[in-house]
Amino acid sequence: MSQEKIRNMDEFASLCGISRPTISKYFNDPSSVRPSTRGRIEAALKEYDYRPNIYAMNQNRRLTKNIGIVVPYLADPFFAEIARVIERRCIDAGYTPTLFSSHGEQGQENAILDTLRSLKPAGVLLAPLGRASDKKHVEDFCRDVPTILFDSNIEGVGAAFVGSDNFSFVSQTVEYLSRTGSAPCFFEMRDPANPNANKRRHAYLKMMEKLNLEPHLVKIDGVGWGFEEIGRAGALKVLKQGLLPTDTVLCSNDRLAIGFLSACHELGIRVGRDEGCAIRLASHDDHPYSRFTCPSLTTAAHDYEAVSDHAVETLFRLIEAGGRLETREETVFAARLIMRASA
Amino acid sequence: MSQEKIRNMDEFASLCGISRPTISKYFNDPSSVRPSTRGRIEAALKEYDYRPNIYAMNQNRRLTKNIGIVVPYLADPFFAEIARVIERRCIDAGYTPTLFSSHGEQGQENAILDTLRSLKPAGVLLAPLGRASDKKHVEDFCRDVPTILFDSNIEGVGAAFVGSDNFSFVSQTVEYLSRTGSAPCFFEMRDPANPNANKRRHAYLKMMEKLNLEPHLVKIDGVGWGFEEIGRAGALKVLKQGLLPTDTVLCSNDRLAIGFLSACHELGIRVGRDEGCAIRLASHDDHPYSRFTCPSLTTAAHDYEAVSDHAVETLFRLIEAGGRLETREETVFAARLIMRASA
DNA sequence: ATCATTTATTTACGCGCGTCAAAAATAGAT
DNA sequence: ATCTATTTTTGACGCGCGTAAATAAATGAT
Repeated sequence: MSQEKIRNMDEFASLCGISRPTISKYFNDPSSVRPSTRGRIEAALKEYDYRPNIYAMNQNRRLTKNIGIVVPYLADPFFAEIARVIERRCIDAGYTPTLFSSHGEQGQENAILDTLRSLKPAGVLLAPLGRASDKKHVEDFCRDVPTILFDSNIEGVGAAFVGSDNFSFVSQTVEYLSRTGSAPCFFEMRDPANPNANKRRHAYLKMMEKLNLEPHLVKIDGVGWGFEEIGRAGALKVLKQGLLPTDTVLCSNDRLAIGFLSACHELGIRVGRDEGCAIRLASHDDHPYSRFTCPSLTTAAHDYEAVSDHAVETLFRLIEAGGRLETREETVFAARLIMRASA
Repeated sequence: MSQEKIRNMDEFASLCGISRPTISKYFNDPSSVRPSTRGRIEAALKEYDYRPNIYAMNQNRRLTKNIGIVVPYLADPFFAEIARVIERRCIDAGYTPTLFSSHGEQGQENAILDTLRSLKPAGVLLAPLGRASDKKHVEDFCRDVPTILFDSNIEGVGAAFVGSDNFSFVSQTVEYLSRTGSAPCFFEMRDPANPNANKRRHAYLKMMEKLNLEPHLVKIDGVGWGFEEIGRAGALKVLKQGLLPTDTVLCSNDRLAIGFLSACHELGIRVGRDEGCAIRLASHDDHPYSRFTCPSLTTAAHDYEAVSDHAVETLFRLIEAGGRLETREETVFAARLIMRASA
């Protein structure tokens, strides 16, 4: 590796004896130049270690190779995990992903979208806050920037939505629980921030009706994204006051269930399907920690891979199609029931 | 808000009746123009919603307003949390932070540093992988880009290091555990990726010597960043084979402890300081989930705020000083013992 | 060897903004 | 009203690269 520092593409071009426009073409798409030329460029690249100035590149390109990834709450390992997979796919496809977290705040989400707009990204993968989103702001953004929504849907917004089939989640857990013991009540936040929560409640009610069982909704108070603490406080209250209508509980999501388990332990209530357990508990998401809770959580798992892959593939299609899709696509993937110790 | 779309700074300048160089100056530092001028610009800004092209801006500025934040493993909520706080501080100071995760892989860390280099950031806050880092690569990077290391240190690399005082962590837990019951053994990975782990082991050995107690290291196998699973598998093995030398266990970090708790529950071993508990367990970090484990974890907490604040402040000082500090600073903050149910 | 086709070169302009120097305008004090 | 210090304007150049059109060279099949 030669030590000379190359200032710009002109210099690099003369150093490898190729004209600048050809070099420019190469960086835009290495396969667009003749193999022999490409070889010479790549040899010189190893020799001299030159990288084009991304600011100058992006200023003049109508579309950059940037992809924005926005998640509502990165402190939730579920989102961290899905972001990781998506990131990988984007890099492999030659894009430059940038990760943003709204941290559960509308102001942050709006600010991120504004920032993204000026980054002129080729496309954006957005998991919106949901109920807390500034719908108009998101809508305006999606009109200007090719965007795929994932995780939680906003009707009619964005070029497509990729997520999980909430009915598939809930139907499997409800069916399993009621088949193997008493039917579950549904434990959830009174005012859920995430639209999936509402769909899951509806799915629960529908399933219970279908199975000819009496539904019980246990709604707990709390706002924000600290679901574990909300679940814990809610469970403590419900358990102390003996308000739990059944000995089988289905939580809307794993993070609430983690809080529920914490409350049970605090009160000396044993959870699980074994003899001597007072409560069976199940939930949804297959949160990365759900297999380490005590007891480990019976839950319905997202098809992480499928959601990530399909979201990314749809975005690439969208980009190649010039930012518009024929019709707005909605794709949801089924859940996989994971039986562990809690129910 | 007028609907006309402004193409560039020239257009915006004429629209608010101020010359372009003054507008440019304003965007560089709003306080550098006369208050009356600033008022007129900001009024026009609300009227017309113009944002300068960041690519054109950054191309010509020798130093951008970008700040890179690199963490080793974002799926660990500890890092997600600290990243969130740091991000906030940077935004408030008028910078544009970008978050990267190495995902536990050297290749990723190197790639991130390369990307960051071409982003010409004003500064970088880097929590390196540790033992898995390509030391030379990190060193080269730090020579060229103003960088503060945090969380885990690499001797002599970067302009400063900000982290936690591992001795403070371990001395408090060891002292507490041995005062309130039998002395702890130290449960850790055989080959820890993080340098803090080594410091904690040394601190444990030193404290035990000081207290005139016999130290016991329990080293478990496993590689990578899936600490919970490593802790669980290791604990299962140790517990099944009856190799635990004491009834009090001090884990190197909370994530191992989460795995340990999971193993105990699986084996029907009760953990806690109550009557009827076979094992007391404590650890370090005050992981966001440690208060929700069953039982809740007694642990030593990082001073998140102090570490984040001081890291960011040091970076700002470094930036203002033109990228060089007189001497390399190392600052570590003490831990706070948090007594919960597990010990 | 010839010709059609693909690929590379030459030349030149433009992108949006940073920045500089000299000139003009403004503000605040006397 | 006058002067000085500060701020703004004018005019102009450069940054590093995308991109376009015309030309030249290389390729590959006949």
